Amino acid sequence: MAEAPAPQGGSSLLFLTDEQLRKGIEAMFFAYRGFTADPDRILAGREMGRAHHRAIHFIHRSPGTTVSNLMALLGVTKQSLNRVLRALIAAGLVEARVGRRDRRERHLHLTAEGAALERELSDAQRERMRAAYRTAGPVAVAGFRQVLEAMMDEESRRQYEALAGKGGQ
Amino acid sequence: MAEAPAPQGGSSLLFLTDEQLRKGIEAMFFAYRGFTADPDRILAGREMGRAHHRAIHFIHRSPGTTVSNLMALLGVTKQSLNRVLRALIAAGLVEARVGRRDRRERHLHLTAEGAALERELSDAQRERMRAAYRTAGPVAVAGFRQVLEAMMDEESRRQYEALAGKGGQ
DNA sequence: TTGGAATGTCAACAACGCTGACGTATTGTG
DNA sequence: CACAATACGTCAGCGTTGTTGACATTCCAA
Repeated sequence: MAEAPAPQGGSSLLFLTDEQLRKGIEAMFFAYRGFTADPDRILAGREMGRAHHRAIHFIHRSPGTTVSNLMALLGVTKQSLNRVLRALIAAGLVEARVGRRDRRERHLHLTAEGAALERELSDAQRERMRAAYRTAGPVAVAGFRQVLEAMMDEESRRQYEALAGKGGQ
Repeated sequence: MAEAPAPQGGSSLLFLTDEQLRKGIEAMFFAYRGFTADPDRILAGREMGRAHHRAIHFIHRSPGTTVSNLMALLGVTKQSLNRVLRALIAAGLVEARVGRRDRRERHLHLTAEGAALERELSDAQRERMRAAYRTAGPVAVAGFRQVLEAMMDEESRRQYEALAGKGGQ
């Protein structure tokens, strides 16, 4: 299983061996740990966690988004999200404005203080990402994104692309 | 911020813009969700979760590993790991053998049943990874791994490389 | 007016991290 | 041998983040 010589030359499929796949799996595990380490550290002192970071990120990304939208994006229940939003609102980081056309909806916005925290968090995360990108180079980065996109569920890919469309590209 | 024209030509650093970095961050978020979705689904019925999967994975990967080793690899406390190991041992999936040279150590092994579950879990995860790899192609896969490795903490990278060395290449 | 959609809230629970403290073998060292 | 250190297990308590289920409110729309 490890001493197989080499298959047919040409368009080698060696990158699809179980061994290569396993390495990819382990790389995802270890890399994701690094990916979340910096924001986790920052939020630890504020009695908040990863869920708050995610909510802040996507509210920043789509100001005025509704609770339902955010729920779908984060893939959690309204009860779970509500707990997080309540904390963010209580802390003065997020504001929920009643919808004008549909007054049942709550449109979510970051306050100045919330935007400041968002910047602190994303600066840290972007800095790590930037270092990784710079080390790996533009060709590697293109491949990185291709594989990640192919790994997503249909639904996630739709959401990802909808977001990507908004911010440029 | 979005309407910046283009910097100097040549070795363009456009892949290091905040916009590109943000896309990478969001891609990691959505992809990791897909990455863990299949094992999560399988384990949901067995009153187990992601932590059990990780323990099973690394015990399979390094049979005979000790509790301390596993603790360092997973980056959790012994209390947290102990809870998971107790469940796995009670379920007959893992066996803890007293060390021969050092009888304080417990060497962890999968039972036949544990190995069967490991196969079920990793088959599902590998299948998704294989599909993503096939879609993206070998060049993209190389870049994918390069960026992930650059994203890891020092300590994680050491562990990742130690593991990679064991299984070939 | 009535049904349904959007939201909020209470209660209960589970998974999985953490700290702190203590106990028990076992091993290595002075 | 005495003692310190190591490896492991366990109890107790706590925090974050996810889940269901049930129920209330508000409001749009047919």
